[in-house]
Amino acid sequence: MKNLTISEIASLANVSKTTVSRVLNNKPDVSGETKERILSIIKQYKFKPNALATAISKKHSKIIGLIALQGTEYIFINPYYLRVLHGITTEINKLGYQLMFCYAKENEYIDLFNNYMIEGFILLSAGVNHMNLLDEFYEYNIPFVSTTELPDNYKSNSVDINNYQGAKMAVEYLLSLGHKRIAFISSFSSLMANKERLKGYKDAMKEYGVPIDDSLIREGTPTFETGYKTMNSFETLPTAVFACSDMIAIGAIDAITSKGKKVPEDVSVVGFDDIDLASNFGLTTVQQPIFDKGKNSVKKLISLIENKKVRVPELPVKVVVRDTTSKLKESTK
Amino acid sequence: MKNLTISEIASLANVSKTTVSRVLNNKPDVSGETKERILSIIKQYKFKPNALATAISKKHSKIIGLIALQGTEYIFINPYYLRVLHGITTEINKLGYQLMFCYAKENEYIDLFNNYMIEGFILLSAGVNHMNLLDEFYEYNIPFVSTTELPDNYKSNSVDINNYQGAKMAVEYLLSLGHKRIAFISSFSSLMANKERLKGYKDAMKEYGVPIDDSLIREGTPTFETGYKTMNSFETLPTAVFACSDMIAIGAIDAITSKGKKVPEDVSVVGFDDIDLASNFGLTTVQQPIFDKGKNSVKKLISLIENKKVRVPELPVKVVVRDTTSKLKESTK
DNA sequence: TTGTAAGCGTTATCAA
DNA sequence: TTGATAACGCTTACAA
Repeated sequence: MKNLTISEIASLANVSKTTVSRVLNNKPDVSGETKERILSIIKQYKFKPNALATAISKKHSKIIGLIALQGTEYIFINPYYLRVLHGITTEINKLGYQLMFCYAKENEYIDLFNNYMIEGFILLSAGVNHMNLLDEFYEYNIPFVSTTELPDNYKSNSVDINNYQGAKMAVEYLLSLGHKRIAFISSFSSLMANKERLKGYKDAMKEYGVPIDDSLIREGTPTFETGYKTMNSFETLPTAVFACSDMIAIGAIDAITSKGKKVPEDVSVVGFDDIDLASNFGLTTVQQPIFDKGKNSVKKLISLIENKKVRVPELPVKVVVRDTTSKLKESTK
Repeated sequence: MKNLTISEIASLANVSKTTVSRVLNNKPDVSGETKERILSIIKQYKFKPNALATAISKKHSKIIGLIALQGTEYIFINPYYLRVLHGITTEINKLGYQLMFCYAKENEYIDLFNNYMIEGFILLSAGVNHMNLLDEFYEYNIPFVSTTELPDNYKSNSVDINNYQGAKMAVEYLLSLGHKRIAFISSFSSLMANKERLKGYKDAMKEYGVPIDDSLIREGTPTFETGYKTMNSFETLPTAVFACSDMIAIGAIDAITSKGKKVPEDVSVVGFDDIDLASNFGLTTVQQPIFDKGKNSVKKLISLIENKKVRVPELPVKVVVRDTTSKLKESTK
């Protein structure tokens, strides 16, 4: 049973397709009687208008593009992004839009925008190294929202937690446990979120009067490997680690224990994100509402697209204390 | 700078839009000279035809739909699926198609197919509980490919490894190490892949003359929790575990070690998939080429769509021995 | 080799 | 309240 067209519905109902279109779009000027008749036929034949035809006619497609910057090889490996994605798809579906995966080169996004009449983009992991792209989007008047903090001039185009605050709270917690040699392991340092977290780290250290040791500040990617290798690269282990990603933290823990040391007795470890594995492994971490972040990015983007003022509140962040942090041992003070 | 239309290009080149269309579609009957002229204008203005208009005109959209069956809450949590997805997006991009995330209710896929002129679907995690849907696809002549084994009548609609063989090899390996009390922990038992793996498990046991103990055969979801809880539910631990997912294996290991037992000294553990975490944790596992599975699903689907005979070979599977398996201790024989 | 005109399935304009 | 008719941006008969 093939899908009917609006014209076929029209002749079945003995009206013009204009009238059917009016009914489909809930226009006021249709008599109650004809409206009922048309609706019942639409229902009977399970008619749904062709969305692509509607798109070229109405000039918008209800398609939203998803862009994974920062190298899909890293994005497509981290459960964190899966969770974001889940939030995105859930909300998109709810609001009647569709999500198109734009896996393309940076110079092709604008073409995709035009060709497929994409209405706006959601950016995963946009960093300061992508500002040219954002400027281009801005210039072409292309709506976009980033799921991670952006520099000030694009602040309103992102949904994110307060990364500065999250990191500061975590490091303060470690400091309150007596730690002073606290390592900071960043994932992509080009992400504003990580820059803010580094600030939070430094400010917390300053507040506690602990001098900052640059050799304890490292960066890599949000992966197990980064955590593992970074920990192995220390000549003398720090007494605590604040990692910008749970995956890094898990890798760090593995490195520590395979050296014969114990977590948290010898080294305390704090992660960031609170992915499922974090609770599985009892990892102390900075929890952010990842799923809601995905949902909110859609809400914000669609409000930009439809020019509605929707208030998307900043999401909360908090430290979840589990089993990988403890007071500094007297002996190592 | 807005996107031009084919008519505008046509007048810039002093030809009809038909001729421009011919050039765009590489039709033969255009003189070399006009072709050059049109091409240079297309290039100059960076013109790309509107894909949606092309779609309704040509009757195909170059859009492929992605369907996550079996509950997105499980799909969107497992790095395995991310890796599949990565393969899918990579190949789709290469072949000039687009991927649309169809996050919808089961009865809405056909509508989406019609509305957005989707050309076919890639199914993640289709199980025997989805045969109605597949039958419907078949009936409506909707191309689809599953990234996991399907029952015999739809065998050719899937790209998968030989799950039976993979499981059999793994269990044979455990048996060769002297193990007899080998637990089998399945993820969704509705997946053909897992049914086949169970068969492989049973056949290997039979070959070694080891009686099958049904209390050692368990099922759950492809998650850490399933592994963790299942291991905790045994009154006396088995000496070896074969898990149908690395995530399950990792959860199982965590449960074992938190009981004060050691892996592999007390219990050997084998996983399935070989996700990144598996190598990170030194997990012995059944390796399948996940990324290639994603790629091949696209190849196969597009060959169905375009009616080309493309040979998509079965992917290889092998046991990767790492640090979570060892010979059965004499004491526990 | 090129162009005219109709067609794809919608919506929008304007008149009746 | 309704319906012709044009329009959206493209492809495709059919003619020239």
